[in-house]
Amino acid sequence: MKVLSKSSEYGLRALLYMVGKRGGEQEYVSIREMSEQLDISFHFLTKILQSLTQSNILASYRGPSGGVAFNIPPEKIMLSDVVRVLEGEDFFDTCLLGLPGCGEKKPCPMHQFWKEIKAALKHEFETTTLAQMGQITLDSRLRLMP
Amino acid sequence: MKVLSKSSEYGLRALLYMVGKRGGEQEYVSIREMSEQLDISFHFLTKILQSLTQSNILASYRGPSGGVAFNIPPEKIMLSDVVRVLEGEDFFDTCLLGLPGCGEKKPCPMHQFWKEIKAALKHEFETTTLAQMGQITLDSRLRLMP
DNA sequence: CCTAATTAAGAGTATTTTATCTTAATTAAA
DNA sequence: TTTAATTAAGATAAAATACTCTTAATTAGG
Repeated sequence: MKVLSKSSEYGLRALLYMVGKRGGEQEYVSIREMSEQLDISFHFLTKILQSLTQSNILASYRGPSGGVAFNIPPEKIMLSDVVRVLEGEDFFDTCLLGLPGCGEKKPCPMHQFWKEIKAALKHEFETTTLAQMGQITLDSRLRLMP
Repeated sequence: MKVLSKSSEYGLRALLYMVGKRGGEQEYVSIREMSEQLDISFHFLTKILQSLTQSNILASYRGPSGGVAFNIPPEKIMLSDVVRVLEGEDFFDTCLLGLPGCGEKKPCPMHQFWKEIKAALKHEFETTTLAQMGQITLDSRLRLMP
């Protein structure tokens, strides 16, 4: 079950890495460093983070000791903000059977069932911050939602 | 958010179509007919249903008035049975960030969160039958395609 | 100013997924 | 027995996704 594209997987992993590095003084985190530490293609990661920069979640700086930094504190960045940029606006609004006309008016046989799952997923993504997720890395026994 | 491959989407739609046709007399349902009614590539659908035949969910018959039929009553076929065949055994056991080592011992930052969503999905798929899903189609008097 | 280190941008390539095409095997009916 | 209607199986092609490469722009530091 692959829910996120590689772009989102890599993007989220990089953002969580950045959350982990905060507290240190370095404002900008090098994309090269992240690509090496996380074993992600440098050029591919660059492109992914570029789109997060263009949507103002990150800020970037070129030249020596440049890199990317949060443009918004990660306490205020929801997982949904990230996936909406990397996967598209309609991420939480798909039909399980891929039927274009499916919706409340014309539900497919999976609709009610899938709707509930999607709502739970959406709720989690919309109420969980990058900072919270990053925290789990440090304290991996934390449980998030009811 | 694309959870199922096209193979699963098409396979499920065909199976639900077959559930809808039961009660009529025809034992075998023609793949050609389904491909036309559901607007799915005939050859592609044939391959998908072949793998359901090979895993004994369906039975097939060649020659005029041949086709595929349920080998097990759809009241006993769980959605999970179908997706396990069409998506692979590990369908409900993936990491949201795509990390190969992720698990209870070495959870990624998304693990606990994702685990709960997966469990809900798995539970629904494992407790819902094709017949139940098909019933919804009949109840709401809908056709599958827009 | 010059050089090296970095991100930006876009073209190009590879891999995977999805779809099509071709041929073979099976079966019912004329 | 011949023909047409079907599924089976595998090769091929197209499209989408994932990844790589090249060049340009920016910036710090010598």
